[in-house]
Amino acid sequence: MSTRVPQERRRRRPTRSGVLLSEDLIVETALRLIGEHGPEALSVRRLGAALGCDPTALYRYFHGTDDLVLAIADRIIGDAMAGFVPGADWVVSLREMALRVRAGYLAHPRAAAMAAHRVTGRKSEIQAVETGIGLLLSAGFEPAAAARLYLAFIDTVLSHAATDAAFLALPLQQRQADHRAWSNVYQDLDPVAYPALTAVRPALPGMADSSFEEAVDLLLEALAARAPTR
Amino acid sequence: MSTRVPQERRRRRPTRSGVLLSEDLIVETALRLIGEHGPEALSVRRLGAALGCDPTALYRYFHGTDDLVLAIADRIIGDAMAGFVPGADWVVSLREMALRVRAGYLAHPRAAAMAAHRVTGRKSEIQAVETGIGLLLSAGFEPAAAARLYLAFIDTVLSHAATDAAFLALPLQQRQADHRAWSNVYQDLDPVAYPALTAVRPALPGMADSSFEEAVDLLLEALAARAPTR
DNA sequence: ACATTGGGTCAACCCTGTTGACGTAAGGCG
DNA sequence: CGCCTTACGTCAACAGGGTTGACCCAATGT
Repeated sequence: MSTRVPQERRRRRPTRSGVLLSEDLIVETALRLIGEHGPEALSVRRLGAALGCDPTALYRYFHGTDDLVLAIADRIIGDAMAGFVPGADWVVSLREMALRVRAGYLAHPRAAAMAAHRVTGRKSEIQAVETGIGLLLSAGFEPAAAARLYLAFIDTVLSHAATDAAFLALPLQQRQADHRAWSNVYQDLDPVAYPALTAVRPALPGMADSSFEEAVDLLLEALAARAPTR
Repeated sequence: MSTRVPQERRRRRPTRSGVLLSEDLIVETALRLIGEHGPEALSVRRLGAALGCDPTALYRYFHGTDDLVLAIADRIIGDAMAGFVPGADWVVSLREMALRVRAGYLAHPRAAAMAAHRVTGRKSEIQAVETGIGLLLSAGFEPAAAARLYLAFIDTVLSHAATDAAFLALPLQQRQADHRAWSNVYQDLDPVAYPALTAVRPALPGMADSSFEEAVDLLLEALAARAPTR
């Protein structure tokens, strides 16, 4: 059966329960499933049940689970970047890209946690890469450097966003436990054995907060310092 | 059956094939399995087969897969930071910390991918934080800044390492698909619609490689630029 | 030597992704 | 209008996964 997935579908007919399937509907239902019942709620069988169709009908739309995950990831990217237009200042524009991507991930933390590390090779991702590399080219970087630095930038943004999303995807209990670790464990340390931690102790409770913006700003500072033109 | 896991075991007896089980032996065998036959080789059943025991015997030692993974992760952290002593140059030392953490993760990608986003609050982690913040204090940063910047640094390192590990943890097929995405999809784009991508096209196949070191170097450049003292 | 019980084994359950065969109805075409 | 093709929804089946409860033997403390 080789699971060919044609792009135009003319012959679709309602499922047993009357639903008209479509790639968009499947992706949206998957996002809803994950958002409501956690990442482990996403399985071909459960998705089929939620859609009111036979699980294997999904193979007419996606080559397999992996293909579906990539579609979900691309959807998140697309939603996050919708309506974004780069401005005159490339540093400001890259910063907004970073914040948008992170916001998109945080909007679907559980889906992001499973899709964040993939290369979708789909429409929304291609558009985002085009935009980002274009910004670095406009900053005067050589093509090879622009590609390399964009990769470092976007990987950092995506990795950080994935970490934040993964944290949000944790059960409330474990999240609180992480906060408590910084508040309790790190407050009761032997000053002799841990002089540095003792010196910065008042700042430690904030360690549970995200460092996303600080990291992005540091990275953009370094990029600006390396840029041929301002 | 509640899978109680006692700490002292006095009554163990050899398995059917003559092996004496132990927590250490199980963790080591799991790491060996992953190293030899790829990340997807780790399953309770396969691990049992590799140990020459019934798969369910492992439940006498770990509450479940998750518990086993945490035990593995603990071992990885300890191994990665073993013997590390910070040197005189704080930039060089932070860089080595970053590389060590990443190397530890990459050595056991699947375990790292499953446990990367958790806060252990244990001895090794505390020691690492102490070392890192101490390095930033020695660079002349104020305590509050040192804590904040260390967090940005280590979060970036851990996130990136987790991303790289997650990629290695993918089944071979999906990894190759990611490579192909950069080699194929991004090579056949409309030059009018995607001018930036067209301009950097020769550099695109390298996009599948890790940007870890580039990102760390950029971050360290920014930190050095902000440091009160050289 | 005996009673206790830790721990290795086995069978079973329900989950998962994926496949190949099957049939029905939708759409193109005469 | 009605036939023919075939897209696509359905079904049954397979291999593999984690996990559980019952079983029972032997290692240990007395």
